[in-house]
Amino acid sequence: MRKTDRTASTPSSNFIRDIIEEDLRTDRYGGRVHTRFPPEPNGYLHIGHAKSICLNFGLAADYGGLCNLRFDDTNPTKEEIEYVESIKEDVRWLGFDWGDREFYASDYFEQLYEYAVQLIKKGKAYVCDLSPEEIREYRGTLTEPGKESPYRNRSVEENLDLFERMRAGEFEDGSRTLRAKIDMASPNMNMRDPVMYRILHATHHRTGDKWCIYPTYDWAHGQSDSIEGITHSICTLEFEDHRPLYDWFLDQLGIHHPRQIEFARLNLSYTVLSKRKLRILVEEGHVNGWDDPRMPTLSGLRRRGYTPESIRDFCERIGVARADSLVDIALLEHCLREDLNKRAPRVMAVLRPLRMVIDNYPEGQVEWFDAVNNPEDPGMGTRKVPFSRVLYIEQDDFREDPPKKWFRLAPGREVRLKHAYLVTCVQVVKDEQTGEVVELHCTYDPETRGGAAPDGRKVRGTLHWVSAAHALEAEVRLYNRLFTKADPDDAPEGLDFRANLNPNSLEVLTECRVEPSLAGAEVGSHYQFLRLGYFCVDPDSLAGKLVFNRTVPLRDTWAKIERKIKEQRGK
RNA sequence: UGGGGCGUGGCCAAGUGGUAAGGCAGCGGACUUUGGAUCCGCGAUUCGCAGGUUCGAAUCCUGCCGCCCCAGCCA
Repeated sequence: MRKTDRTASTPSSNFIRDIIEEDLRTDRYGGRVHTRFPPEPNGYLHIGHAKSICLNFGLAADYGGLCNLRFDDTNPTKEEIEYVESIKEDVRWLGFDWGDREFYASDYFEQLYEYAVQLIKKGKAYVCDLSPEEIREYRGTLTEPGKESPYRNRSVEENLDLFERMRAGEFEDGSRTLRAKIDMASPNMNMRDPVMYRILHATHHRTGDKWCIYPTYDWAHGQSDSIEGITHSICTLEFEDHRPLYDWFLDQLGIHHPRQIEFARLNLSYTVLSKRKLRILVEEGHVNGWDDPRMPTLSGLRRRGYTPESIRDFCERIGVARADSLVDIALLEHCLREDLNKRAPRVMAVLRPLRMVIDNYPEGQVEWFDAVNNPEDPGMGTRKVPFSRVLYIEQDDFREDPPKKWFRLAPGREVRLKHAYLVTCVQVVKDEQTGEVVELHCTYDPETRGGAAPDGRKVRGTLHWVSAAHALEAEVRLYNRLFTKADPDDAPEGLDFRANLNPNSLEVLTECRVEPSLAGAEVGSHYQFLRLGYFCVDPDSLAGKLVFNRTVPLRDTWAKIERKIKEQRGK
């Protein structure tokens, strides 16, 4: 192995591993490492969640510990069973296993209620009758301390009675809350008597109508971690200010106390990663659903053709730190190509067909050439590809007026047809009206069977092709970046990220031709279309009509050269 | 004007007082029946800035600057 290789078995160091190793050294948690991935079932998982999933499950695996899957379902007004199903599917697809440890914060509602009663009895929590607006006013501002609620000093008995009646459903939504009694003058807003329970007469997707009071995140999260015996509770940076509260609840209760650690969430260039914005894209129809291949959701990436391996590799490579960052999406694409290069069978497909007739090739003759499935892996074998007199090549592979350094086809030029023969262009047929090139006539050299010239003559260009009579028709969907700016939120005054939507993010090609070996290709299977990129079979495929998604194009050195040539000419 | 964080090449990111890893991107070149892949080579005299401590500082101290988060009965 080269020393520069990075693999999952040699994770780079990061501050979280340092903390865990320190805790292991000092025996803080009896040598245990137990993490959890705690999604709220109110949306689909995206690549940002993948970072957290890989971190939590990865750390547990590396230190011989466990990682739970816990749904943070404390808000029945926003959560749905549909989301828990998709989340489970996505985590499983990514390659992680939570065994029998599938938990829900709602599993702990009764215990949480009892803990709350304990705090009331300790004089550390009280029922408050302030309205939402009043609570806000009493909370103060960032620079001014808040005021204490007039209900703050109710007796333990009264609090107990009121809290019980809150649970019993005697009060209206929003009329009362249970609050922790901490410090209304704290410079940390989270410590200004945070709400622990709110009244919500809503049906919960798991507990039905059993409850009409629901715990807030702050009250539920730490105690859920504690109940599950979590050792390291990893979350994103914005919860850092909540840590004193997380610790306070656990200390007041005197129960198992996990350590909360925060890290910077992922930001990816040319994309948005917030549930709110992703929801807008879906609901306003800028994309076709949560699994649109242009979406950074795991279901979108999966449909696009991303592999779990490539996403895990990406998450390993971006590292874990506390600095806000914007990761270049080129790194994600690199991880994808690296993975697919090793595994995707090569196949020939012509996206924009240009008819080519081999004048000196016998009419009616068909030869079946052996084609290597993957030069990176001889073990993947070969397949037969039919060659005949009439073929299709890519329109982009012919130029009547070739620029410098062009070594594809042009009038009088010789190129190699991959796996077949060397051919020379002898005639160009154009549409009389439009002047558009509609057909090419070539001659082949029978001595070059297989693509090698016995006289050793150099042929730089190699084209992919397909036999017209044997090719299958297919639809190909080309995807480009959803946004035109690396930071989609960088929009003109008064506008938002929608102003940076790329109008050309999807291009559908319906006249494509693919080699016959693709007949019966399975939905989801990956291929490299030679010289074009990686593609996968979309679920929209029908029996006689395959639909492919372009997962990612191959690196295009020619495009780069041509760009440079144009730049030079522009000077 | 409160509190909590963060600042290492274009983008990530190691580094924890001993003289700046690695990856991506970029740029050269080799090789090539994918202008793919692969291979080789090239970048920080410098770690936000300014002082200070030290034989020695990205790492310690002081001050300053910049960016992010917090005023949901969301998570």
